[in-house]
Amino acid sequence: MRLSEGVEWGVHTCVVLAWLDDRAPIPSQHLAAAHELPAAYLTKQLQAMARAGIVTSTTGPRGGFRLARPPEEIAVLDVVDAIEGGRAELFHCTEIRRCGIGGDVPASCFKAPCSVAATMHDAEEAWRASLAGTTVADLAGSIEAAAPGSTEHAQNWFTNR
Amino acid sequence: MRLSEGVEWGVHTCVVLAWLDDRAPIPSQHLAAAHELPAAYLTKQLQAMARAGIVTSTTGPRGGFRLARPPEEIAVLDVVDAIEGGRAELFHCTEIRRCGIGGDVPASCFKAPCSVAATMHDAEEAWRASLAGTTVADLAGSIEAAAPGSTEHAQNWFTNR
DNA sequence: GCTTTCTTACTCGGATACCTACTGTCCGAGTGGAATAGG
DNA sequence: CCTATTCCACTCGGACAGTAGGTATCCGAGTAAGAAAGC
Repeated sequence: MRLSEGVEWGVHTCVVLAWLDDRAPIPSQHLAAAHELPAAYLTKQLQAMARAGIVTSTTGPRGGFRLARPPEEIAVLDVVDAIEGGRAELFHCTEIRRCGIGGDVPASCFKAPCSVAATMHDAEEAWRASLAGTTVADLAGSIEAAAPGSTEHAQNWFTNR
Repeated sequence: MRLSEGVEWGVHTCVVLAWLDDRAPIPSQHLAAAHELPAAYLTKQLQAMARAGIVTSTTGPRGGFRLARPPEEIAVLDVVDAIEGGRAELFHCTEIRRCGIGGDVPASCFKAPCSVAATMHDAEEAWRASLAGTTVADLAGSIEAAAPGSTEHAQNWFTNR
């Protein structure tokens, strides 16, 4: 079990779009070239993010993708949920506690949610809370801090296209 | 992306084994019947837990599985790691930051770990920490609290086999 | 009655198919811009 | 010179294969219990 590889692509792509700020839309072809990714497949992830309202798409010449809102308002969790399709659910309870040994037990015993599921759910919420605490703007800033000039370098890179 | 269904089976099975305490080994056939699961496939999960040192297996007549150590010392995280095979890794960084746009950037800029990977890693650690904070004994206790008599019921259920 | 041996049935363990979902690719619909022709 | 029209190249969008990992199953190797025979 592993997150889709598209999640990594989606986050990095959002960071690039954040660096480019208010520029004209960037075609998926260029965004893919920026990380040497298969363009057709990256488009699939961009479409998912468009449906989730993270990016907006423009068709026709000079078209492409841009961020739908300021990068400060885009959490990493949003990207994960968008690409994983709906609310990412690590654990799904199938209520096996009611089967077999639990078959002849009064239904009132199952009124409380399954403890196993609750434990997994709590952990999942901790995971989601952590991802919700970092925005695309945070990432763009920390990368710029670790490698000064990244923003300008990215802007130049896309200009020469 | 979802955790393997075997994780749910493994945790519930450990809870049952905790209820039975120090009994003779329980064959996988009976453990599967306890939750109406396919026996052959549950055996696969039990083998994984045996390799991880969570349960011990005994072959031959009157053989089966039992907990390898007290349920207070078995965290839910241990079961997850065992069944997912090795250390469960939700996110795997492929270092795409070095490709394309990052191709002609001095290597010193990549000395610090990738910020995206670090964010995902932090969230993953929060998830693992939460799972590490609950033991099989905790679960067995909370289920008994929600449905008093579960422990004794389980013991009787396995005795009539 | 006790010990030893043999049989036997029962258990795990790894090797083997199947199926879903992620990965990767392609071609068509739609659109905005630019060139062109007419006023 | 300005405007309206036509054409065209460029973009997204959804539909279509390939593949890896999770799901499910089976049969064989090993073992410990129990019966039986010998002492």
